[in-house]
Amino acid sequence: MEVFLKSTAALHDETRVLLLRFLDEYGECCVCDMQSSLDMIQSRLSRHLKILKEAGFIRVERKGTWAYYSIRSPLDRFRSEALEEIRHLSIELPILQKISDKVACKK
Amino acid sequence: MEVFLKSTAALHDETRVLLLRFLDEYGECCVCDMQSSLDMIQSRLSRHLKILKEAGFIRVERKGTWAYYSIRSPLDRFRSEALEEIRHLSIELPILQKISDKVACKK
DNA sequence: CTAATAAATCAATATATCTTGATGTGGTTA
DNA sequence: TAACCACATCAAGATATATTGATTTATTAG
Repeated sequence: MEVFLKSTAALHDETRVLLLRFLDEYGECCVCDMQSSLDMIQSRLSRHLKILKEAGFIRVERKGTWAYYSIRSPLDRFRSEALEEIRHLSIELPILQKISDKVACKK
Repeated sequence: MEVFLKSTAALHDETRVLLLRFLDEYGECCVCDMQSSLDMIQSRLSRHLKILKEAGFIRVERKGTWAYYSIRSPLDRFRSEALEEIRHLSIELPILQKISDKVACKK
């Protein structure tokens, strides 16, 4: 029950739905890229990424001081069906701003 | 987005998960039966049934002063996958108390 | 009509969740 | 080492959701 409620809690937030859609569309992304692309302050982003991670939707790989997030694979049936549902929502997806490619990432 | 969030909100509550499991197991049920079976006060039950109904999981059929609730059919893929997930949770399902069969239903 | 019953809704309070800005942590670089 | 940067976590206030008991609504029975 706890695990199920964690996954439904994760899905019940517009910000997290947008994050899932974003990662689904653009693939692996570091936090600072998402910050500038989604115009979201860092603490907020960090919180929601944690919730999505602990609910089993995304994974994180640390490379030095950067953290790269991506959709977990494989997803179980329920989670992948949720993602499929999210794909079909009419969400205004911001353009990916690849800040992390440049040397400085002063946010 | 709104519709999706409504369905995930409905799923993000232990009481409602239990109600879905209950209706899934026992089929169509009237409110007073659920009250005695689940030992839940009427206003609470009524609230959660409304949320589940408006999220597209269940339907209601009124017969006189009784209201009979049941799982909606067919469910779309996401909702039926959620239900499938709920079926596999280890939930202590109370025994169905068929109060409504008897003449009086004084609750 | 009046009384009684099943169910829905309301009002008040308690609990949970989200947002922001501040602070903490660990890795990198001068 | 010290300064800096990316990210995580914390604390406080705002918003949303759940629970309960009281009230309302709709239907049926006398």
